[in-house]
Amino acid sequence: MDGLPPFHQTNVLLLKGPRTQNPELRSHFLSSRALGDTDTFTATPAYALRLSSSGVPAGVGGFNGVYSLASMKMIHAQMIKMPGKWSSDDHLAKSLIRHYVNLGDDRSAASVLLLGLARSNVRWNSFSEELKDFSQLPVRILEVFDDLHRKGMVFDARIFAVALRVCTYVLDLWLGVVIHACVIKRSLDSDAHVQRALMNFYERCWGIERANRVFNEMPKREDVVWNEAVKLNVKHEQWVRALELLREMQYSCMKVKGTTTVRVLQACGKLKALAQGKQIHAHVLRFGMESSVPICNVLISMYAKNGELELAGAVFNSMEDRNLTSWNSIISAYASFGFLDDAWNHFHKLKSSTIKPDIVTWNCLLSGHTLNGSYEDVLTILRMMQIYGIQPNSRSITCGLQSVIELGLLPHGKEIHNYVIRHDLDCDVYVGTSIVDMYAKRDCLDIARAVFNNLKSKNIFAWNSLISGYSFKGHLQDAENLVGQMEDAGIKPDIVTWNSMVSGYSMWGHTEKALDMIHQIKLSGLTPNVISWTALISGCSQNGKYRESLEYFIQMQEEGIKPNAVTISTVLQSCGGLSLLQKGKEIHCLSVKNGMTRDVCVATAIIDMYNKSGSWRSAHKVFKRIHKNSLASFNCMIMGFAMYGLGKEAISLFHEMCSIGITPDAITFTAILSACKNSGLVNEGWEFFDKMSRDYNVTPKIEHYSCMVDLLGRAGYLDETWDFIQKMPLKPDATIWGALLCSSRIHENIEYAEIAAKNLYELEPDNSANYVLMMNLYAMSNRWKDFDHVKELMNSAGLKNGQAWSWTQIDHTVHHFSAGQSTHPDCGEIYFELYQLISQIKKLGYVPDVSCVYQDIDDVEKEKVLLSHTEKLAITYGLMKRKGSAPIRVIKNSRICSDCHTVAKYISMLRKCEIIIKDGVRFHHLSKGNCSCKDCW
DNA sequence: ATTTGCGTGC
Repeated sequence: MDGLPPFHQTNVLLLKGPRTQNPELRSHFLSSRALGDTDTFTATPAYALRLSSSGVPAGVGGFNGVYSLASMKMIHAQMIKMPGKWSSDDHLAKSLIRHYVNLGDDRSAASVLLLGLARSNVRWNSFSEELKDFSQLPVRILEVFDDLHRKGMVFDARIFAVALRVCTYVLDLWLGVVIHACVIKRSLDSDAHVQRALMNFYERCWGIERANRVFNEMPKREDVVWNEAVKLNVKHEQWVRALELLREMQYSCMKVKGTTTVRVLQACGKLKALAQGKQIHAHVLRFGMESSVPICNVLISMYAKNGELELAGAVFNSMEDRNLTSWNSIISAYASFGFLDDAWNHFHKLKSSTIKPDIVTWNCLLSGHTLNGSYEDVLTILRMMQIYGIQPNSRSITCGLQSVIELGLLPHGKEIHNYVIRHDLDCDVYVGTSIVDMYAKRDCLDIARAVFNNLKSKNIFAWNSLISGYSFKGHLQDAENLVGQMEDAGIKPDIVTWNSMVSGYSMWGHTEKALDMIHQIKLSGLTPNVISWTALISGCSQNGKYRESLEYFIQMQEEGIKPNAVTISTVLQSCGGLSLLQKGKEIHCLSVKNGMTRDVCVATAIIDMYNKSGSWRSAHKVFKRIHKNSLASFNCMIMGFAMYGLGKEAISLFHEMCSIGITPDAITFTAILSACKNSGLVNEGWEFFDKMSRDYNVTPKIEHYSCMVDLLGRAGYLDETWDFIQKMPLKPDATIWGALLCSSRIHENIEYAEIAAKNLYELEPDNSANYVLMMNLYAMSNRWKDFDHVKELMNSAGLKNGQAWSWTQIDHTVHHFSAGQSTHPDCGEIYFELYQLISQIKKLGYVPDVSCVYQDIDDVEKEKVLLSHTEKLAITYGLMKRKGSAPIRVIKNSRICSDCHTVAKYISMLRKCEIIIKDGVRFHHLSKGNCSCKDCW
């Protein structure tokens, strides 16, 4: 038989019949040699039948009609007699199956599959095409199996294995278990085929855990089964289990397949199991597998995911052959760790080679830039891709959308949305969710909702994005309704859903409701986390409820939740808001202890806290200690100097900032103009105001104009101020008129004051300060009739003169002094001390400034009124209780009066102490008889 | 066999 075409091949030709269009094959079939074959196998009746009945040439085209079921069965019987000849050939089996099915005999087709597969090395998966066409085949196979089983046929392990494969295919959960029982009964469960089939059956039908259990219970497990177990565990992302299996395999010197090595290295990447990964790398080298490109590729990825970029690079450099995946792996490694230059270098090297970058290459670059926060570059790369003719896919688009969200570029976002629709990417879950998120974050709630409604699969991310959008905008009822709809849709709100709600309620001032939500989270079986608490704390802080925010901060820690950098920044803001220097210091310590001071936001918040708590020196110390100061920290420190009237320092810091390459923004200019304003630096102020739009392309906003009005007005240039207001391109708001009113009062210009006041009464009718300023001005000018008129106006608006108060902190207690109230327990002693101080400073030249009292009373009475000013009481108490040389810190809710200011200066000289007063607008740092404000406020 | 693996809350 040697040298002749094998029998089974000839049969394939026969069975395939008319489909054999290949002329060469036809001629082969018709050749004398082929005919010679038939002589050898005359025992094949159908073959003989066909040849004899049709004559050779005619028969070629007419197979279909010629074959009867009977002749098919005869051929089949012939084949079974010679199992060795066709056992490893699935083409023949496939032809046989097709013919049986075409002839309407599914059962025979099924038995060919069952028995044929069992006797051959043919893999079940290679029949998937046939199964697609004949969907009833698997069930028939199981019927045949069952039938033969009942008839008492003794199956071998292979038949059970095939039956299990079929059970897996049709997801017949129970038959598979029954077969498993039979297999155990017949002690066939140590067969490798059966074991693999069992693993696959349990994995598909009962889950990976059950599969692992069955694996553990197997008597003797061959290497292939171990490899299979690793494969399935990696598929189910059971990384730990996969690694355990491999460890045991290595321990018992089993053969680890290349594919298994690849899969386990993937596990090491995901798990960040560097030691394991290195060990497998050693294994790879020991068995000489380092020439395998896929193994090296996955090694690069594994090292990259473990942050070992040098090792990743070393593997890449050691490779003799590289494919596109190798390049993608190394580019991804560098890009994802922010080594963008290295990533681009490799990208260019790749481009100059013969291999072409693909979408994955570009996506690696995109996600690297996205992670690195280089959002503008992401958009540039997307444009480059289009130039190179690479169509961005869903993953590229998600990077693009994220960048657009961060940059706040809604038009670009809409452009991407358009692209998404045109390229049918909107069915991608990630893309869809990102688009919803983008519109929700850019205040386009209606569009967000429309996109959301069109999503094919609405996952929790999409729901949360939308809910967060509504909640953020203050549409809290809509947000609550959405949570209800989400539950109706069968999605349980998670901690993020709740946090969005906590944050919305808290941010919009409903802090009790937000706290209530925190309790609801507990009731729903979840635990409020640091973000939930921070949402509550931050909402309080933003709404000026600083005390509450600090209380919740304590409560959070009592519940065992550790604050993070955001929490710390937020509570530092609250401390600053209350000027609680002690508490602020405590939190500063806490952040140092937890290594959070490296966080830019925390560092900036610390600076801000010290500035607002009256300790610009501490702020400056922290500022100088930061290695890489950001725009925000510079802005903060410049603003700090501004608040203390340290104009020159502010200006020099501005120049320092520019010299190290940080570009000032609108906030910087607000800060620097405030600094000029608080130090009376008119020329410098003008210079900066001109410079901001000319040199830095920052268009002045209302707050910048307001600073200028304040600066010019207070310096006494009232006509210029008026002129400036007339010429400004923006409609003057309350801050502008307020600044004009203040300046007019200082310089006793009733004309401008009245214009300003008239506007203010309209713009902010409820602000009593405007009425009071006007009354003061009339009192100063002895225009008591006008005084009474404003008073009436104020009364009829239902307003009262705001309560003036001051406070100072001694140890951990805040001592509060309110105007007209003598409620402090040490009140008598304080007045006694104050009288003594006043008589002592009078000897140094102090003269009470009775012009500060706007009441129609005589000077002796006025002097008494001056003594009751709350800041004097607070300063006196501070002096009485102070320890060592610590400065006395007083916080006051309204502007300090000129008499108190003078008194404080004298006291600082008399008692050689520092006094720091925070009034309604700024700080006064008094020492040795001088004030940091240089008497300009 | 191998590479990108993304999206929600402070």
